Amino acid sequence: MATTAKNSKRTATRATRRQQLIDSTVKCIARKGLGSTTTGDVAREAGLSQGIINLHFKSKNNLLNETLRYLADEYKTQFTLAIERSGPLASDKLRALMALDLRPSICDRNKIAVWFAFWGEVKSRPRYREICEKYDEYYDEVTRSLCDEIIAEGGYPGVSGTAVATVLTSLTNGLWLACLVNEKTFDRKQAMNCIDEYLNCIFPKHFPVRIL
Amino acid sequence: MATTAKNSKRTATRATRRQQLIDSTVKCIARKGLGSTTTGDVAREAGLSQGIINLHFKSKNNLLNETLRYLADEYKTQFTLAIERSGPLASDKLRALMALDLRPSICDRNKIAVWFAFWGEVKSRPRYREICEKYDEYYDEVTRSLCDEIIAEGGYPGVSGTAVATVLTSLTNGLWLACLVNEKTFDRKQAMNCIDEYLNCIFPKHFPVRIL
DNA sequence: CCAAAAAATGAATGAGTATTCATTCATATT
DNA sequence: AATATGAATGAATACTCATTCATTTTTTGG
Repeated sequence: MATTAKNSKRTATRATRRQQLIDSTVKCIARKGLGSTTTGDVAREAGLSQGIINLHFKSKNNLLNETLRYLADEYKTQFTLAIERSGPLASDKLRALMALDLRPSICDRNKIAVWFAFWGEVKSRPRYREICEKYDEYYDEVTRSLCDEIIAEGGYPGVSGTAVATVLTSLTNGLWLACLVNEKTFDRKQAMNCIDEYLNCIFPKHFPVRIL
Repeated sequence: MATTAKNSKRTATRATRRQQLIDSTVKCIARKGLGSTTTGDVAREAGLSQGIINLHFKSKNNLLNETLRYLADEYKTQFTLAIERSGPLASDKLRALMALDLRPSICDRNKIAVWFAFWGEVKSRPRYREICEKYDEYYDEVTRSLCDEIIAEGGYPGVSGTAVATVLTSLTNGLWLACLVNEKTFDRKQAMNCIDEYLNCIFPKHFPVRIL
């Protein structure tokens, strides 16, 4: 009864417990930062005991790796879904991907803080890079081929799909940073405007000015 | 005699010693990450003893704050210099600022790693934000007014200087992240191409296609 | 050259933290 | 009801690290 509503059990399946601990880790990193998150914090956040992290993850390091992997997987699910649910045109899909990154559930200051916490350690912990590598390559490939498709439809001489894809990815990451840092003066709506202005500028035929 | 150059003395002025320790801190963060940098590491890097950090900075926290402040100051110096040395036109100045961010001495993986290390902790340590706030406001203001000036020179109906400035700032930060993360496949030259493509797209009259 | 001040040292301290493991306890099985 | 299983506990352990401070080294000013 003392535990969560859904299960009255005090023992959960291994998968459930692991997920619960990963969720707690994300919360702790968002609140306290990666550097100040201790295994004790995570266990307390989950309402469990000291040793639970090592029981389920062997080490704190491993917990952090698995947490990053989970975040990457979670994002990929949304990414795939966004494309599936979008219109059939390449421009529909590209716009859907951009809107995805600025959706409240993803462009959320807590979640962004966690991503940047990992990125902030990526040089000294190459494992973090390895975990995200395959995902990033996939996103780049999808974005690039959508841009190439739009360019192939004509009207954009001299525009490189690769360069546009790089700009879109980097711009999105930079706008996330702006949302993270400039909490009071910048938000995801302004960020979406920036993206739309860029799309209109680079692919005017596919992204005409939006009347407000 | 006491304050000159390399000095034969084994004790340095307070300012010299502080700077030496800040330099060591930057190196350690670049190599080991913010989370794994200890006061002992910094002292060893500087070739000095254990207690030296507390002697000169009172606390590790204070050392980190001062290190961030130094980085921010150092960047501002370059920023001001880049504008001074550029051509007289607003477009010259804007291009100079963009080139500044992708200059080898600034778009250096070690230095970028340090910036992202601090940004990765910014939500849980608001002091980091406070230290950079005034600088960032100044850069935004300068960039925005340069864009406004270019727009005022005519030919860009419906373009917002504020939005372009935000895109440029965010794009630069995102490109830094790309340089940090994708060490093998991305570099500052590709980043500069992205910036130039964007400038050409948004302000074609001021930034015509560059023949290579 | 000497005494006082300042700078630097580095061993000692103690707070904090990841990890271990003997034990408890809920549940499933017989 | 008795037994087995393995999830969970939490006190104990081993270790790291920021900070302190008594002592040594160096500089300064008379």
